[in-house]
Amino acid sequence: MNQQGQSGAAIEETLRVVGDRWSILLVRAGLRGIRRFDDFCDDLGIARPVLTERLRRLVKFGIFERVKYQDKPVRYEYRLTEAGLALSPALVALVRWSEEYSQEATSETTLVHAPCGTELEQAFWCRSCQTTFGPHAVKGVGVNDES
Amino acid sequence: MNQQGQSGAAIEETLRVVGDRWSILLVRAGLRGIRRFDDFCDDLGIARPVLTERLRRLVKFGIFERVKYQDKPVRYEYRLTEAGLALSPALVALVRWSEEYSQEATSETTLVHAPCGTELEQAFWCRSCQTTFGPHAVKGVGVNDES
DNA sequence: AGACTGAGTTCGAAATCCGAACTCAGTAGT
DNA sequence: ACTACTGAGTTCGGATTTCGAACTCAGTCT
Repeated sequence: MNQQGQSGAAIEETLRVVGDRWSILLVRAGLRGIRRFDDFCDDLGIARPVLTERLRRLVKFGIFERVKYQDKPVRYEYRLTEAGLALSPALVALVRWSEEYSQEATSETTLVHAPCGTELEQAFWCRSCQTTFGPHAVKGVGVNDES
Repeated sequence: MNQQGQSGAAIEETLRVVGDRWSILLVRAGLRGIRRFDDFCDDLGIARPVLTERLRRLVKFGIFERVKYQDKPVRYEYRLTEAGLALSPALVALVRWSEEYSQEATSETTLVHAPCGTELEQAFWCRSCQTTFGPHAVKGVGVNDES
């Protein structure tokens, strides 16, 4: 259907899992400590059938796990796996972007370095050069073939 | 419809713009240098009416701009704005995640520090502490209220 | 017995998505 | 002057997703 050179296939599949209006919000809710079906429902205002389907898919792809947390009325909750947690850089990047560019942004600094409270910046890190750098020095997404 | 404490509103609106199967892919294509309607179409395999609608929306939210690039048959192309470019950290984070956790990942290192070719890492940077740190030291998304 | 809780299902209506074919202005070839 | 082609869209009907509201089902509480 399409063909792209480099980092093509992987991100496409990822976006098929996570690239919809709810999945990222679910991960965010998970990071905020939400675990129960009804709580996701209330917090996000997502329709129940959609939530069912979405959670099932996220479990299938290893982002959440469905854990039994009580027996007598058997009840399950959803917890982020390590893979799910690993989505937080992407999430943070989105939150940062929202704060900076989204209209009707609250324009409050909401993401900070916990120990000192300073507004955080996001950067790439090169272990061998021991430097941080911005998106323009990244090769592989094709960021830099400007005319 | 729903209420969340801190950085709630902004990211929600952002995901309403960018959180669908195509928008992020369009930004990625934009970063790879693609600008013309038909090229987006061919590259992503997106249906034309959807592409029309999506580009219109991304223009409206300031991620792409529609630029006339020739007169006689008047033709327009779509270029990423600065705000659009600023999405690349999120995109890179997603690509990185794909590489690490997605099944059927190509498992090739596709994102590197351009000058030296080393695989990049992503980190947060605190200007006042002059240190890099990981997602666990971020406060504000609520990353750390584990039990 | 009756009400409540939590995790879902079932339903029909509404919105989106899709591919394929069409439009429209201008250009290029014969 | 006729035909074919290009690029950026529109129009079409049908398939898929999404929605809110109401229902289920097991077990508990009063």
